[in-house]
Amino acid sequence: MGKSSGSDKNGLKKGPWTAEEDQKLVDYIQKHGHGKWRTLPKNAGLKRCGKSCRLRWTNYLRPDIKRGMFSVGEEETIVQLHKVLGNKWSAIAAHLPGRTDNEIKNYWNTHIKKKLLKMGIDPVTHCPRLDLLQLSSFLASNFCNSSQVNASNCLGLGPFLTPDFLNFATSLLSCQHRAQEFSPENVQGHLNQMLSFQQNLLQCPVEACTKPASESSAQFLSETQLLQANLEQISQEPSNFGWQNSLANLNQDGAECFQMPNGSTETTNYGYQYSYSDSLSHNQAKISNINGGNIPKMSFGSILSTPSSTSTPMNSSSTTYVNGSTEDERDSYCSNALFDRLDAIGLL
DNA sequence: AACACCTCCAACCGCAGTAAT
DNA sequence: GATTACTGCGGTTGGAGGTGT
Repeated sequence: MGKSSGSDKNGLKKGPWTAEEDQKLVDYIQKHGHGKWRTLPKNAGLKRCGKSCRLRWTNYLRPDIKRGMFSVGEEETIVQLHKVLGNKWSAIAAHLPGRTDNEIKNYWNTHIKKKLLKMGIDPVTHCPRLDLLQLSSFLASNFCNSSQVNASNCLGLGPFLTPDFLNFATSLLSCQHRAQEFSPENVQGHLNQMLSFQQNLLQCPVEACTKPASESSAQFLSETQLLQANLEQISQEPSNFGWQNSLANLNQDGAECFQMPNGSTETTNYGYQYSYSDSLSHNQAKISNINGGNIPKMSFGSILSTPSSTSTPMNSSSTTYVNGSTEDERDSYCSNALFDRLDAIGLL
């Protein structure tokens, strides 16, 4: 596993460590202690660079390392700390005895991030995913002149592009880039705008749209309602955006289930009140009234993309996409399809 | 069975901060 | 103060093993 084995230009070995190398390193450190990593490998009889030895020791051979699956408690702690600290893996690891920053980082990227996405939570901002609103904002910015309104209507989006909505979307986008300023006070303002926007949605003649547009309208509405649900939750729990929320406020209600390796089922929603699946099914019941019961089967997660996840409250470094393409491509497929449609009708 | 694709994670890389000279 | 060495950190890579066809 890991990087390719072999040697570098200095004759130092790279790649996976053998049991023999591990033993040499452990024996040496037990006798002489660690530190002076540059000279350590030579003294220990290892053909490795000091950096490689240090990493092997701190991430794998250290006696206080806790191996094995993360517990639900650890997982929730990671989520809560990440909400506050961002990708400060070493800082997060400091709160989890026996876990390394590398291990936590990997676990975040391979497990937790996916769960949050599934719940409709942006894993970078820890806010409800707003990328569809970004798309809408984009559409609005391209449909400002009257000659393009008809094209907008063809997509079933025209009725949504009201002044209220545009104002709301702009505000939310602004908040998304300033997550720490997402206070309960301004959330309430956005909520009011959302309610106004929803009234427009409910009054819009969905049946006048073409079939695909009608489907996207209903999907769009369900997502809007989910956003509203999450915003309500945020406004009711002001501590969600503060450090004081970190560990003390972990709660277990309204949980999303997942299977543990030992077969038992444990539950967590990382302290978020709404799971995506619950909200969607709830909202779909409402939407069926205006869409003739034809609820699109696509999931919320699948229609939204996440590359818009720009910065964390404390860390603006770029997002890591561990698996390169698969999950992200799936997530962005529907948005891409919409962009393709825009492109096809000459709006891009 | 064979192949292709996907997931996971150990290990690497480059940069930044700090200490020593 | 400048330079060098050391250490720590976050992002990224790529191969082993798993899964699907």
